[in-house]
Parts: sequence; C-alpha cells; structure tokens
Amino acid sequence: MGRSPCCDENGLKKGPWTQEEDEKLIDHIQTHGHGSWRALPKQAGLNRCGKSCRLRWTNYLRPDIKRGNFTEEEEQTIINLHSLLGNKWSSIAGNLPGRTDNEIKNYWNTHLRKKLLQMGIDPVTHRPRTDHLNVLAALPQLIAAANFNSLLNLNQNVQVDATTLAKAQLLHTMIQVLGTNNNTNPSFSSSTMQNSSNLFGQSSYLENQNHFGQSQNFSHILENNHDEHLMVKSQIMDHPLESFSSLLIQPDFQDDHNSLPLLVPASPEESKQTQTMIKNKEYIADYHHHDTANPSSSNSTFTQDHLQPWFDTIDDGASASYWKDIIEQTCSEPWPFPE
DNA sequence: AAAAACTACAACCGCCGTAAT
DNA sequence: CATTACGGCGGTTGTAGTTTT
Repeated sequence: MGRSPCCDENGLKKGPWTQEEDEKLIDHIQTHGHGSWRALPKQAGLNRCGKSCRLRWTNYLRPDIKRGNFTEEEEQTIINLHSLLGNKWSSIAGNLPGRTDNEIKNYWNTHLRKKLLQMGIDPVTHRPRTDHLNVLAALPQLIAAANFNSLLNLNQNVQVDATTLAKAQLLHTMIQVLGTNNNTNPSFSSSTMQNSSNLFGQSSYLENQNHFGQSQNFSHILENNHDEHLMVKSQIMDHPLESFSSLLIQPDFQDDHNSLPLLVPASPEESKQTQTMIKNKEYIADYHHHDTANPSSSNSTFTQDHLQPWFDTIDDGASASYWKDIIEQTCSEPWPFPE
C-alpha cells in the first residue's frame, strides 16, 4: 500500500508560483523556518501542498542559490562528476555551492549533453562515440574530444583520476575505431592493421617525433622494474610500440572486445570498483589480463607501470596536432581536414 | 507577419528509504 | 511487523520565450 500523493487534496493550487505566493513562503520560512513541510502551507496561508512549497523553496527561493550562467569551471565539475556518478544530480549539486540538483539536471539536458554529443562523446558513457558509419567523420570529433582535455583539468584528486583515464580511453577508443573500420574505409591501407609496425606508425615515430619526448622513458621506466617483468622488458625495449599495438590488434582481443573495456566507468558501481582497482594498481593489468590463468600469454604481463609512458604522453598539453599526428601515422593518406 | 519548430527551465509526478506510530 | 507520513530524488512534462520557415 503506497502513500497517496500529497497534492491529491482538493482545491490545492498547482502550476507556476505567483509573486504573492513567493513572498508568503519567504516571509514564513524566514520567520519560522520551514519545520514540517506538510504543515507549512496552512501556517503560511498558502493554498499549496507542502511538497510544492519545499520544491519552490529549495529550487528557486532559497537565498543561497547562485543565479546566472554556469561558469566554465562549473561545467568542468559537472562533466567530471557525471562521468563518475552518472545522473546523481543531488550528489553533483553537493559539489557546486549555490546550484540545485534541478538546475544542474536541466543544464545537463539542455546544454552539456548536446555539447558532448557534438564533440563525439557519448554523454552516458563519456566515451568517444564509435557508431559513425564513416570513420573519417568521427576523427575530427575525436580530436575535438582531445581538445576537450582542457575542460577536464580540475584540482580535485578524484577528478584527476577520471581525467587521466578519460585521456587514455580516448586514445584506446581511437585505436579501436581505426582498427575495426579499416576494412570498410578505403582511406586506410588494408595492410595497416595487419602489420603491427604500422599501428602508431613506424618505429621512427618514437625516435623522431617529439610527441613522445618521454619515449626514452620507456627504457628508463622499465629499468626500474624487476624480475617479474623481465620478459616484457625485453619485448618492449626491443619494440616498444609494436608490443603495445600488437596487443591491441590481437584477433582474440578484438573478438572478445568489439568495444574496448571502459577505462572510465560507465556507471557509479563501476566507478567505485575502478577507483579501488586503481589504488591497487591492478586496473590496467587486469584490463589487459583477459586470460590471467594463461601465463604463457606474452601480453598477460602488462602492468600499469609498463603503460605509464602512454599515460604520461597524453599530458595536459595534448593538442589537436598531437592527435592528428598520431592518426596520420596510421593513415595512408594525408589528414583530410584543415589545420 | 504568422505559423511552426525549437529551446530552456520551472514545476510536477511517482518512486524510494526511513522514521514514527 | 505493518502501516503511514515525510523528505528526497530522478525522470518527465508543460509552457513561455525564441528562432526559423
């Protein structure tokens, strides 16, 4: 047996509030506090239900509500928190002083959602969309998404994690787009993905390009690892990019993962799990350990440490040219859109 | 100028968790 | 324990204002 709606009572007014009603509500709450919302309308002389009064007060009349457009920083916060929490508007609002959950919800639905879509980012999963028929049409949006890094640069620790993961995810999803559509798009060499040396370009890419200025760090970082990673160390030091790319284009990897696993969790539940895994430095390893029971798999020994150079590379200064260059290395034709 | 389409957002609806009885 | 009342939340709707045709 459920509770009957409080507004079913006869004769109670609904719809937009008048200035007179607002004044009555404000006067009453400033004088007596709101106390019981159910009892308030009668005491305040309002022909409304308590729920309607509470909503009007919390969403509109409360004195500490911030008015005006959302700042860029507020947008950043909303987007970051939404990627972690999903549609938990009240929780998001808790991090934005003066903003109500209703306001944030509306702003998301009318502005931010569209903004992300235009950038080629799925507003639900916060992953780049890969549902484009033409991969070339998707690439500019991926680059726009890469530029979106600047919107994801906040001070809160939890957001740093999400941002880092989002960046890595962008790169990975881009690889997926390139790797899974090459057969249908004439702009890509049919052999590109068959030859692992082509993914992320020729080995000279690492040697000659400044984008991987930290590329030397591959060996440097690996020097700090020990016995358990010797095999991978050898493999990566000999062919660093090929090692990573061959992992990603392995047939069994792609068969099992038409979509790459999420790096940024798609749900709050995943978010909690993800943060725990990150703390334990197991996430990346697990991400690549699709068959941990098979120690013979050369790819099963990747760890976050081994991939750290990739994370380092996708730094906050990542620009369109950075992404452009990466993609250019994988394409057999020049970049199709203007500088 | 008028109608249609679109946008923004305040407000409502229904469900849920919890406390009180 | 069952029922009821309440506050809170997220999804949805209604509507005024704006833009496009």
